[in-house]
Amino acid sequence: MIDLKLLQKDFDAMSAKLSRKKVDTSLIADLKKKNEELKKAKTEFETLQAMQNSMSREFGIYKKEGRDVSELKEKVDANKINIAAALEMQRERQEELETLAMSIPNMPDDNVPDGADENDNIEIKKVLAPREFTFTPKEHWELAEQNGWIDFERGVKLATSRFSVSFGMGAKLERALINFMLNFNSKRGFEEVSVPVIVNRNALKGTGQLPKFEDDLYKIDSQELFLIPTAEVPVTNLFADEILEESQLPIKMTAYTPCFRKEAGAAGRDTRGMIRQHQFHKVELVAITTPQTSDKVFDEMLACASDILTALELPHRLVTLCTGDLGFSAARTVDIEVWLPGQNTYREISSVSNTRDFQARRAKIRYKDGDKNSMVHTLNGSSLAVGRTLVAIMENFQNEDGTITIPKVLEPYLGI
RNA sequence: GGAUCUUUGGCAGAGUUGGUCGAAUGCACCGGUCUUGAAAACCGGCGAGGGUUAUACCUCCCAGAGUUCGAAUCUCUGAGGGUCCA
Repeated sequence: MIDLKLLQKDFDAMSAKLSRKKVDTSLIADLKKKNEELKKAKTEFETLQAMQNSMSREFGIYKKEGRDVSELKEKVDANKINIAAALEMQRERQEELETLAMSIPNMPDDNVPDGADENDNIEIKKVLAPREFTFTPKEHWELAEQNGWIDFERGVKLATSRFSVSFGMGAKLERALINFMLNFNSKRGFEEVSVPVIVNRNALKGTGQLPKFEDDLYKIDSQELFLIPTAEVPVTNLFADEILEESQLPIKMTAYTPCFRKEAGAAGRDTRGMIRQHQFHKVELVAITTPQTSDKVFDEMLACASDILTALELPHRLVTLCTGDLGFSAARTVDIEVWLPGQNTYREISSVSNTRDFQARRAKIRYKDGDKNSMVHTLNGSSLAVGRTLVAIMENFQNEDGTITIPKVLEPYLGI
C-alpha cells in the first residue's frame, strides 16, 4: 500500500510518480480526500468515546459511594446513540478508503524508464552469445514430443488446457533443475524454506495479489483459500505482522513451490508448449531488508539468477522494465530473458523486483529502527522458472537429429 | 465427526465474584552506577497502531457478534492449539 501520510504531506510528488504508472491523478486526489474524511470521522467518534469512558468511570465511583446514578445514566444513554452513529460513519469512511488505497499500485523508482509496454524496456546487458546453428533449430514442443519428455495431450485429459505431463528424462530434468537451483541459492546465502502452497486471503492482500487480481487466482470454493501464484506470497508473508530486530536483517530465503495461475486475459498467447501453463514449478528468492540495503540485496538476487543461467550455459539478457510493464507491487523490476533459438527470441525466465515498503506496509512487516519501528523493504525474484528453463535447455542444447545434450552441471543431479 | 480444556505484551506467565488493567511478575532487551574490561549486583526504561509540537485522548488481551453505564474478565459464533472418545 502506498504511504497515506506521505500522500497527505506531499500530494504533488506522489501523484506525479503514480501518474507515470498510469494512475489517474483524480484517483489520488480522491484518496487524499477520503483520508481526510476518515480522519474527521475518527476524531468525532473518539471525542464521543472519551466522553463515554469518563462518564462510565464516574458511574463506578457513584456506585461505590452509594450516590444516585439515574441522571448520569440518562446522559450516558443519550450519548450512546451518538456514538453508534459516529462509529457507523467512521466505518464507512474506513472501508471506502481501504478499498481505494489497496487497489493503487506502488510508485516506480525515479530511475525507472518511462514507457508503455515491454517494447520500451531497456536492455542492460547480454550474457553469453547465442550459439550458431548449422541447421534450423526446432521449437521446444517439437523436441519435447520427439524425445518423449513432455506430453501435452495427457495433461489436458487430466485437467484442462495449459496442463502437461513430464515423462522420463523430462521429469528427471525438472527435479534436477529444482535441486540445482535450490543448492545454488543456498550457497549464495539464501536459506531454504518449504511453505504451504495454499494460502488465505490476508496473505494475498499482503503481497498485493488481492483485492485487485482475484481473477488470476485459483480459489478453493468451500473455503477462503487460494492456490499460490508464486512462492513470493507465502514466503514474504512469513513475517507478516511482526517486528524484526535490525540484526536479523537482511533475511534471505529461497523456496521451491509449484505455482498456479489462471492466466486470465492470456487467451491465445503461448498456447503451444509449456511457456504459459496453469501449473508450473518455480524456485523463488525472497528477501526482507532494511531500506538501506535493499538495493544491494537486489543486485545479489539478480546476480544469483543470472549466474544460474550462466552455469547452465544458457545465453540470456537483463532488461530493466519500463513504467508500463512494471507489476502492481514493484517499484523496480529487472527481468532476465533467456535466448530461445527455436523461437529466435529472448523470453522472460526470471523477474527480480524491489517492492520497497509497499508490501511491508500491507503485510505489516516492520523492524526496530533505533527506538522506532520502520517498514522493511521486501524483494522477490525467480531463480528460476523451472519449466521455462527446461524449454531453454531443449532449444539451446538440441542436436540436428533432435536429441538433446544435457548441461554438464546437471549431471550429478541426474545420477549420470 | 463427538466431548472437554485452552488462546493475554519478544518469550514465559498472573489476572475469571465485570469498574482507575494496556494489564502483576520473571526472562530477554536498552540506558546508567560499579569495574582496567566483562560478568554479577543495584537503579531506571521497555507492547502495538492512531493522534498531538508535546501532552491529552482513542483503539487493541485470537477473530466477529452480543449483554452492560462499564468486559481481558459474562454469553453466542468462528478460527488456532491441547487432551480424551470414536
